[in-house]
Amino acid sequence: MEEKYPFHAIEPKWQKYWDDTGTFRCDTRDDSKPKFYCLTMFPYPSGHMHVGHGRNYIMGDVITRYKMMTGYNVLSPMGWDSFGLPAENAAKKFHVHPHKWTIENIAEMKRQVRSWGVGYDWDREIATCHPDYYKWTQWVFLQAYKLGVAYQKEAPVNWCPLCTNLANEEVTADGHCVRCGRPVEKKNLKQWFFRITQYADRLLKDLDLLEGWPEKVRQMQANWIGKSKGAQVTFRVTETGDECPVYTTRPDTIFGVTFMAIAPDHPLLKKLLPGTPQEAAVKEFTERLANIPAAERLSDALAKEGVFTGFHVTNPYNGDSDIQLWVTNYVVSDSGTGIVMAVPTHDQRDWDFAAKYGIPKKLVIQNPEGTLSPETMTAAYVEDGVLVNSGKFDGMKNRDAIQAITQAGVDAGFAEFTTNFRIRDWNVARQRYWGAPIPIVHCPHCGAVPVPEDQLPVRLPDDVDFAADQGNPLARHEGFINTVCPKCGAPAKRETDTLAQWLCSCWYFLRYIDARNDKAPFDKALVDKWMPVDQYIGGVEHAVLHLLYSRFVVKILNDAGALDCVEPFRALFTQGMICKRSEKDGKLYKMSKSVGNVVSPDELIENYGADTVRLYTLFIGPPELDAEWQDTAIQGPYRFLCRLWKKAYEAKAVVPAADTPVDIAALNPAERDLFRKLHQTLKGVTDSIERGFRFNTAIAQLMELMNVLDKAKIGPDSSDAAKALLRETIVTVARMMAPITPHIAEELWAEFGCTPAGIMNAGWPKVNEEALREDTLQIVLQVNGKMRGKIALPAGLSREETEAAARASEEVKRFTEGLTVAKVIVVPGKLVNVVAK
RNA sequence: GCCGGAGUGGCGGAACGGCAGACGCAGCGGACUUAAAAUCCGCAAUCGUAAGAUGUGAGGGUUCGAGUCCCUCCUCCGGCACCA
Repeated sequence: MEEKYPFHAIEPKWQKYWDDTGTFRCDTRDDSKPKFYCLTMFPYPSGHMHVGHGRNYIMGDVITRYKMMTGYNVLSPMGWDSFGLPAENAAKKFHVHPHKWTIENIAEMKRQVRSWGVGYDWDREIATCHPDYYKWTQWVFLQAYKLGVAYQKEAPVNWCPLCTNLANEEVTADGHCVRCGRPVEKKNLKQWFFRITQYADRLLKDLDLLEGWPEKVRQMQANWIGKSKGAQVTFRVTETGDECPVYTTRPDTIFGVTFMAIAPDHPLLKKLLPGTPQEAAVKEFTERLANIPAAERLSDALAKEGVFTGFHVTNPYNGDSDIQLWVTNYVVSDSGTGIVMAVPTHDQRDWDFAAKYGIPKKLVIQNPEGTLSPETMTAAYVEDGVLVNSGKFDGMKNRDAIQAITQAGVDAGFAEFTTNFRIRDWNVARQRYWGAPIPIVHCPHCGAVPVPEDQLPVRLPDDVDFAADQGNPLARHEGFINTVCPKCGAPAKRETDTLAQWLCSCWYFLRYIDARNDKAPFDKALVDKWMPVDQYIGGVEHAVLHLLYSRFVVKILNDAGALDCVEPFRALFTQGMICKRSEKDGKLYKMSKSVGNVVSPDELIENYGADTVRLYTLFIGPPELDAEWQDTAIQGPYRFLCRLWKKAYEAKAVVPAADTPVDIAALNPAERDLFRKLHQTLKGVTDSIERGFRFNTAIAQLMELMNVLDKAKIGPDSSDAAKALLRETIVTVARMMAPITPHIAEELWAEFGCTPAGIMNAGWPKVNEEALREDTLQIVLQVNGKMRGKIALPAGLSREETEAAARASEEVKRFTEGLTVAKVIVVPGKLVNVVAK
């Protein structure tokens, strides 16, 4: 054994050992151990990894190794989300084929992820851009098509000048592209959609099944789905009798409607307005609105504006035929019915609008004091109260009236109970080359015809022309486009849109289970056995993209009968991002190339070793929170490993060659403390990992143990019991650290001649209860709740004995002098609090 | 506005209602060294010479005892939103 910590020599050695012995190769058909599917979100192969990516894979590796040591058959696979825009942009910019660019990036990133010592079953490696994989992505599309979930429609889509059309989930709240940050416009296009709206209720309800998910992510998905319950009430245009349906969550205020607000692009306007005196004014207003960029239109600052249509509507509840119909800028057409009933007295937006344009106000909910009147009010009253001016509902509590008023409308035939969702159907098509072709043929006779499953994959041609800077290269590839209709055999054209990369990454966890199956996407029995994923690890930025889409696709496949599970991920851990201060402005930013604050693992691994990088990454802070990478702070973990190595080196010369039971009676007090601390640490480390993957505190405890080991000063002159203890300490520390710093752990395990070979086969150590026993306890003394000192007492004293000893102590005497003791609280073995006045 | 999370030393952060600041970084002192680095030993919340007092965003409350539980509020982060 070398004297200095030889990370350069040992790390490649053990990495090779894990490969050679198949440590991470998973036999999915082995039923002798319980299964554990540990999955980290697979990366997009953008080129190089930084230490922020590493946090994800390192945490997954610790969990994988810990679960292996605690007796599970662990599946830990890895792959590449390798379709997508950056490869296509690289092709245009550097004149390199996206396939070549992608494959080279994968090779580089694979090298990096292996250099961290992260263990995967590489036999299951997948890349979504390989025909062997995307063949089955196309199959997934066809299942959706068969169920009627995939459909085409002409619709306004979110259009990014660089990334083409986007799903709603890819547009930020302020109207920018999540990928490239450009402003998003609306464009009318015929597109392939997935009917996620049909699954909205199930996706919402099943969030309750996901107990192992962070509350935050469940909330985000619930927000995104955006279910609201209310009523749809049909008003009628007074002048023409046209239906004018509104959706409202507040039917209790319906007698207070004084105007109606309609979205500028609502179809009803096209019917009503032509030829009326108001036509020009409305048109001018609508055009002006259309020219405001989305980002600005959505900002809070935008003032409420509108223009009167000249028409009125009639309230079916009270026959009020004088309700003005206004086109406004604060109603959107794709939510509800695109028409909103406005009640100025009980909605602040309606209040503002009515005030601006002098529209009447009518009070329908009175406050408990009975003091409200439209003449004296200065803002909308949005609290609860009792109905007034509401016909037969007067006097009813407004909460109760919601149900009663809707029911009355239902009975009369002009209202219905409805549920509204915010979520919109998912646009899965992209006008790009580097994706899985949508397996559809457009036939002049038969329309859109799905490619039969036995003709998959629809291959992406290699010989495409990226030179022109316009449009999808596939759409210009005659050899690809021209085909025959699978149904009637007539000449036909292939669909030239490709599938969004999100769809490729929605089912990859199923493919890993049976990655080399060339007959089917996966074997159903195997997937039923291995799903759901037991632990999924990744970034929270996928909360409403990948994580929602994956849940959706699993439900589709469940409906198609392809698998039994209804939810893909039993437990989800969203790790925090690694940030670094920018040298330019001193602010913290997520690591990224554009900010220029990335830290490459390569140099660090060269200088300190992979184990140190792993240790620092895990020690940096609570794993679920963002953390700041500080270049100097890596010293601590490095010093710790050097110290551990040195201790082991010194120990090797004195300890017995094999494990020997520790004779506890023969230990001196410092050694006894070490023995206790060792097993306390084992208990604590296990607990830290089990309860929320708190690796930072697990490592802190190991560092404490090392400090106590120093104090015990066990050397050549120590007793045999102490030497046995020293051996047990080093070997147990190696086992506890095996998931965290696997290379040094393996090396120490081997150096100390431990069996079985390979520390991953060693099992997780067991706590020795006898070692934990304490003979003397430090009892905290409090007077009136304030800490005043401590006394050492033998363990096992009764409540009375403890109290007597405490009251006899100097500290208690001193601080109770001149006071009468009113009460004494005794927490046996811990604390005595004397209450005195 | 609604929902979720978080506020603790110079910094990252510990603390299942019971010793606030574990562990680490940076810092200070000492040993070793011609010297430096590395290493080892020690000191470190604030005020105070000390006894002690004050301290976990602010203010109340519950409790023998509150960073932790309850109420009100402030700030920051994340999600949703002129959503009817």
